Amino acid sequence: MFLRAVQPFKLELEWLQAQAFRWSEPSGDGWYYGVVHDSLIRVRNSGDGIEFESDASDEALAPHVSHYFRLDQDISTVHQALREADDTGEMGRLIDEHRGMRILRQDRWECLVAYICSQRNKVARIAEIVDHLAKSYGVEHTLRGVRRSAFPAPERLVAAGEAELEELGLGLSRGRRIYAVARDITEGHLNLDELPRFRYPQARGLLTSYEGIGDKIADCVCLFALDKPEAFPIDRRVAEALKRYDKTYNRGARNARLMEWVRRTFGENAGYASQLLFMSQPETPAGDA
DNA sequence: AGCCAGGCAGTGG
DNA sequence: CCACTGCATGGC
Repeated sequence: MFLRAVQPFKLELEWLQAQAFRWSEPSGDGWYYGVVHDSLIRVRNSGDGIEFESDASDEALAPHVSHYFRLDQDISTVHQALREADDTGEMGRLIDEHRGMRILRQDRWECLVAYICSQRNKVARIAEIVDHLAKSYGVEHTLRGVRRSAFPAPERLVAAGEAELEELGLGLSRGRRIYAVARDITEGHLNLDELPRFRYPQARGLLTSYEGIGDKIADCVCLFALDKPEAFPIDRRVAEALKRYDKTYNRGARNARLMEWVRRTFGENAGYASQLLFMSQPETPAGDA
């Protein structure tokens, strides 16, 4: 099924995988496979939009696919605002380089778990862990011979039990930490579905009250899954990129002055800027020739 | 073999 | 507020 996108829009594995870890291109033919709204889909660029196919009803899934990729967002206003906000020209260069990128609207629960798993891991390793959880407890789907599992609901992980999750060997007590959040959800103490309606600081504060979720992970969840475009995740790579903007703020990536500068400079589009800065840095600082 | 990966929490100045 | 440290696991 074809879906039109407000231009510019272009799917690329580079920016997809930099946000949601499980997108892949199994055959190298331009078809990307991933799970959207608990259905397995494959999707590719087509004309001024995308073409997708799912293992469910394409008709019923279409609004969810459009929502996930933000096909109806007019990104040019964001581009313009960021160009004007930046007097170094750096932002403009990055926008030109990643013209078709959007901030995805991911599944809230999978996104939260994925970023709990992100800490001190490479992107490839994060994808392995999330996929391991999905294969172990999620519903398997098949589309054109490609098998992929949907991410398991909190109830399913709670049923598995804390000890079993820990035994998966996810590292850094992640099994225990994921279990704690899953249990809070199943017991009704945490409702991820209502967080998009919270203000950004409240949503962020709620997330960081859990062990293993700090400022950075909470910001990723706010940006990628809770519709908080002003969230500005700062990891090692973004901090490195920020040094080009102000060399006096290059120590302690989280000091109040830096955050104030980010808020003043990028405002509502801070998250988009953060993602561009993230992609401007190599995974490991270039050291080899 | 040591160092590092989309950090976090605890501790001490 | 800032600096420093241990932390699980796997890849190079």
